[in-house]
Amino acid sequence: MSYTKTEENYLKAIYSLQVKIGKEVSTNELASSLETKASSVTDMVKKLDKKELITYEKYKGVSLTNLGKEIAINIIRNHRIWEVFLVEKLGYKWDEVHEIAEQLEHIKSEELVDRLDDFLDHPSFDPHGDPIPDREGNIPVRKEAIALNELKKGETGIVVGVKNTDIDFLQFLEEMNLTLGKSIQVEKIFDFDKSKVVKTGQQTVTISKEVGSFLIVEKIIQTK
Amino acid sequence: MSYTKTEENYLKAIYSLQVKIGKEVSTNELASSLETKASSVTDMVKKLDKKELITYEKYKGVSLTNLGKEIAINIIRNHRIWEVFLVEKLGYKWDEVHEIAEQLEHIKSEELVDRLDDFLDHPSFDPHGDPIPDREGNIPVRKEAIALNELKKGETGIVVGVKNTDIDFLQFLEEMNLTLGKSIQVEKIFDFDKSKVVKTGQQTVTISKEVGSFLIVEKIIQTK
DNA sequence: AAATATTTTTAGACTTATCTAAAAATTGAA
DNA sequence: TTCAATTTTTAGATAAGTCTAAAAATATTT
Repeated sequence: MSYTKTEENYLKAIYSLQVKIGKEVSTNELASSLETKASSVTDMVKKLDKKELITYEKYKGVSLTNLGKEIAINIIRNHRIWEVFLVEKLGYKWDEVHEIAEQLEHIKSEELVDRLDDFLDHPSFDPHGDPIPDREGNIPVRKEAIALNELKKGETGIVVGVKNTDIDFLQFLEEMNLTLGKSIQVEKIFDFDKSKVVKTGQQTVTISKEVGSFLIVEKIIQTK
Repeated sequence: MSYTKTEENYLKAIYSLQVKIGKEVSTNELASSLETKASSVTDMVKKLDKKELITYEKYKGVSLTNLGKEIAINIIRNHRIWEVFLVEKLGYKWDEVHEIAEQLEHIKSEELVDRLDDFLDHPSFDPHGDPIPDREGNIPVRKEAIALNELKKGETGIVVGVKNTDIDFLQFLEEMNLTLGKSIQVEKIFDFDKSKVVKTGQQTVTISKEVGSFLIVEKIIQTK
């Protein structure tokens, strides 16, 4: 099933307001968020309710169904991945990309955004620092910075610093593509020497326990 | 001024048919090309005529005004540049990209496509081999293959082959980014030894007369 | 050149998303 | 708890783009 741009924008707005205020979203709140009139909102929420994307009761506001939430999060995912592309690949400033991403987020193709996500090495946060949901709708949360060594198998962290500034070490990291902001996933830990196989983007590299102790990462937790 | 997706698709269809059949485009031809009904076409062409994007006379078909042609060519430019992106950067096959490019071509932002064009090193042809108009609407035409040396200052060629297959030479080309399909612009020719300063994408390199004689290019001519 | 076939246009209707203005329901204050 | 203020809904209209069915114009055939 596919939805109109307008429907998607309503779902996105309802999602954001719902997260912000934590209860049913009123007609007026939606109207002002979408810069439209309350009467237009009433019409549209009836339609979305009929499609089971939201639950709507007269005079009681709306909230998203599971399906509606899934769609809203997917649009937000599209938006933020496009923003990363615009900034990282096309050289836009982070404050110039919102408008264009508002358009690109509605392009109909799951595969396109997945490929773009690959191309961008699976970023966890957009250029504004907002979390990028994964394909399943899990939303990453930044945690306190820890050494890479503290990550367990399967966990993901984002490089936020180093504990060793030797030029050789920094050049090594550059070489391995383990630079600031990069997302690293631990694929395997060897028991005998605690060295690790980690993945950044397409690359898979093995790093020693020593390197792992010098790399500071923010552990990413995916939450529903 | 900005146009709706539908208006843009009409202009694009009229342009293609006009190029193909060389005279006024009839209502039925347009209807079948756009997979819609003749009555819908009549309505829309009246509207486009009123906006001075086409000239329309009852029962006589339509043709594009200069403005309409400009817009049509611009949409085609967008489409083909996005196709290059999808194939070269996201790894799509050339026969998988049309649908998505049909959506992306309508994104409203001149700057976006210009930046994308930079990012892709100003391709002259899309993955199907169709020419990509430049920002002014000039359309490149492939000419017979010649040696790079035969290009004059300011002219552009696309690398289609080499006359020397020494591994050293090929590695040199790889290094200089002068690989198959790359577009090369001659910036300067030194009289005394006929060496050339050429540009590929962001890079500017100097190559000797000898290298220039081994590189086979198709000269690109921009035509209105 | 008249009759027939084809193409094109018109008329009227439908859908989506919007609006204004008025009516109805809810909320909050005295 | 009743009356006023606010919010929400309804009713009816508008614009873009589409459709069907019928009328009008053009093209083709004999």
